[in-house]
Amino acid sequence: MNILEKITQNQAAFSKSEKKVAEVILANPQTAIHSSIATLAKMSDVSEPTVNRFCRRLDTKGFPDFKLHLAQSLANGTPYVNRHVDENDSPDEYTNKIFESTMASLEVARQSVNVNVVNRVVDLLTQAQKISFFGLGASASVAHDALNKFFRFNVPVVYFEDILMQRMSCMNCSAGDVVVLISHTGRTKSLVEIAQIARMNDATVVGITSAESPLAQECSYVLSLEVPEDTDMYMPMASRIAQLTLIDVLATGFTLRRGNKFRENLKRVKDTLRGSRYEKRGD
Amino acid sequence: MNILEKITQNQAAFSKSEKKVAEVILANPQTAIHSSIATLAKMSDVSEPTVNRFCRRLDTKGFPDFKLHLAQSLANGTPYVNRHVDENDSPDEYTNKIFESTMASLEVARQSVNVNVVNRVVDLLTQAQKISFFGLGASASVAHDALNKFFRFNVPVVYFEDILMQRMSCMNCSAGDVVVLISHTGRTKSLVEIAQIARMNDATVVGITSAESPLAQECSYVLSLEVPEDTDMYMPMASRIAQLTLIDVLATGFTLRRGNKFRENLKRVKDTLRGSRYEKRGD
DNA sequence: TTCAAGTTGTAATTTTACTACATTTGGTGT
DNA sequence: ACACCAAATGTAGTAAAATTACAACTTGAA
Repeated sequence: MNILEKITQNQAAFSKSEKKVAEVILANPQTAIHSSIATLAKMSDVSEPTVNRFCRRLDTKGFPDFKLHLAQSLANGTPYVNRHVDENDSPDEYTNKIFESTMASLEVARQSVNVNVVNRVVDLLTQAQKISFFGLGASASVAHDALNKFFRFNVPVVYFEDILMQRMSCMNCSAGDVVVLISHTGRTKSLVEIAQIARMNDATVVGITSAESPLAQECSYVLSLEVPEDTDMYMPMASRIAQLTLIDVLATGFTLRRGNKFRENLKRVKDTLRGSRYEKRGD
Repeated sequence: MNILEKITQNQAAFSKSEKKVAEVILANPQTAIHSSIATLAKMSDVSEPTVNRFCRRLDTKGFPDFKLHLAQSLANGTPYVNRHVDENDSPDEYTNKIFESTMASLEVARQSVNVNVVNRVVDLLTQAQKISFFGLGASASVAHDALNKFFRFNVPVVYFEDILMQRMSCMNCSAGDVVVLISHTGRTKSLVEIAQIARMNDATVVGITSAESPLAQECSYVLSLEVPEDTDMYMPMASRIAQLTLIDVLATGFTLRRGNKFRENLKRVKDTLRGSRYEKRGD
């Protein structure tokens, strides 16, 4: 944990002299890491052992160790924190906040991914007779994106926005078909029903959804992503991004499993797009 | 500059004993920052002054200062690097690589966003009579997502996948309409044509695309995102994510500009979804 | 071979951090 | 209000760590 934050938080628990030290350090941490314990003591107007005791209170071995921690905190430069957008934010502020909290969410999501399930699902997908991607609302565009990716793989892949089409498609499923259902909450009724229908028709159902949700319970495999969602905004933001990244992971796993020849095929698909594009100068 | 890299680069310029020190430090920098000069000297099988000289050669004031620099380098650890997926990667490896390179790309994208243009575009969007989002291929799902977001704002918003529908829709544009075109490369012919059609019909055209591309040249405003794309994979990955995040930024700017009452309205829109969902236990 | 420049080590010195103990402060109960 | 105790702080001495000065060794060119 960041030692600067730690100082700020524990500030109340410090003694009078320790508070002085904390103040001086927080006011100018850059100076602090380049000072000896004597200089810092003088700056804080306390004795050297007080500074030493201050360091130990923060669970460091002593002053040099404390400086090391401090140096690391400063280097980190507040990595990516989930800072919420505020009403009075300037465009510059909300732009940075959104990018940063998206990155922070991806970090959290990354840690929550169960790699074993990813591997198993990639297995399934490579062997599937037909792959379907369904999602509703904000997750529809994620399914749409998945279609785009897997379509390039030259495998039978299906995507519908329409609930009835989704249902009908699942009715026609058979063993060997994989249905991937995407929903952040996992509580959308119609999607849960679709999971049931697909399973009744022997399809394997993969859920990209919240763990232990009603949808998750109907799935054969669940890829759950723990994403802290900014509920102030009333719309999904980070969860979609995490879902998309997971789709990227699955797609990548798919191509890796299929091997070299398959990737050459991908390149061919991409080359066919060339006719629809303006050439880049110098190509 | 990162001192670890500096050690690696200068390695040739070091003397025999200094190389020993460099080796030991590079092999286990975590240990190094927690060792005294004596221990490190013993580990490297050299004398203490040699270690000290080594530190000075790297433009530090001495051993303690060197440790500080080292600690900072380790903390920095180049947070998220764009590491390419390798053929022999395990599921664990490629999952982490993809998440990390996505985060790295977002960081690059964040720095390349022109906030002034963002602000101007938010202006335009809030005043628009009608907003259209068009993209093709991988960018179609981004446009789809934008539809989803802006639809909640209760503004006239349009999205088509079909090229002909896109063209017809642009034919019917008039002053006050905003057309947002999404394309990573900015070289897709039909999208460039759509930009021209929209502009001919007095619409304002915003491009979320590569700077100085043919598409960018046809746009009234360009939101360019510099995203390092992994060309090995032959499919767009990070660029979509950056585009989506930018859409989030625009949507957020939109709601902020519209003020408090508007956000209450958003909440109402969200609440109407409740009927279609299973309640969360404890709600 | 010899000398000089560069490299490395030894030992002394200085700086820095830490410990043990003494003093002070502030609060509590009588 | 006073005595007493515990916590907090400082002083002075000690140990450890880093640095310096200098001596010894290596290496390569004349």
